Amino acid sequence: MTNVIANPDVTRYQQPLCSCPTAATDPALEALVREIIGRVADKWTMIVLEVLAEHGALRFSQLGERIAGVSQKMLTKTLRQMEADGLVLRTVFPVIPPRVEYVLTDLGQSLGAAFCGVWIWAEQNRQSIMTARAAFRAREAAD
Amino acid sequence: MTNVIANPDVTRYQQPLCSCPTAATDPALEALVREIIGRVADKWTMIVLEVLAEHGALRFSQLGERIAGVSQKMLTKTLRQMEADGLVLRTVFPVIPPRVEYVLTDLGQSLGAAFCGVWIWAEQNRQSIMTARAAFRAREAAD
DNA sequence: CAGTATCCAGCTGGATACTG
DNA sequence: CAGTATCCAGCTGGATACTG
Repeated sequence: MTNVIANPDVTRYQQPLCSCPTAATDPALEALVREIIGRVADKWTMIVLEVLAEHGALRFSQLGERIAGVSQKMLTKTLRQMEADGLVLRTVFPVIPPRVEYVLTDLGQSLGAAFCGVWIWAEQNRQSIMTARAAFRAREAAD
Repeated sequence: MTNVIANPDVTRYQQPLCSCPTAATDPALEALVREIIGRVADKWTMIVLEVLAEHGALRFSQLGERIAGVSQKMLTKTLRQMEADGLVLRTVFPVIPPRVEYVLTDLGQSLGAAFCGVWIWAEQNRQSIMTARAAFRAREAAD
């Protein structure tokens, strides 16, 4: 636990998070946007987005091979939800054995582009985060 | 369940997700970045980021008031993790009753800016998602 | 091959009570 | 005020077995 002794002069005021005109004004929209982000920012969704953006159309099993650690159940679930949200197109080929392909829709590709900023941020600030974590652990250890 | 009859001509190939040079090349870095995004894309973290970006320094209870639905436990947990990752500065004033203030660090502010793209995407494509969901439910109902 | 179905261990997070 | 501690219901997601 940190016990920083205070500097009472801290009265910084920041700018709004970003130029999203309606965000702050309409709480209903805000809630909806949060919900969308919550669903879409999910671990596997992000990775599927990434893999499909890189490889174009892929079969179910090809996706499974490229996404280390995903279970069949979670891959199915993630793809189904992405399909429902209009992020991927699921194409069933009527052959035996079955062949199912997944591609990003335009919407899915645009989401990938939108996440780009977060990706770049994580990459660029990785070191700062590691340093901050080490400092926090040190403070904790010192009580 | 969808049973789209296939068009075998679908052989689209996309561009890489974004201009993140190292992302695709270094799997270790990729895993790390994913982990960071996973932690940071969490529901409450995003909202705290937003509220602090808008209001500057806030006390624990003020944050609680502005974040509808958050429990004391989750607010504490989220703030502690954000502090550990270097996203917020926690300042304890040595007075009775205690007074604790939270401000975004520069790192926290930059993350807010990075998430801006996702926020704008969600806002702009809200309607497309709703439409896609309705269409999916209709396909499901039709079997 | 591309799933579905079932079981279940473990994490998540709310509710409640308590405290320096 | 700003937490911590405890309990516990419910969701999450892995493992395994099965199927058109």
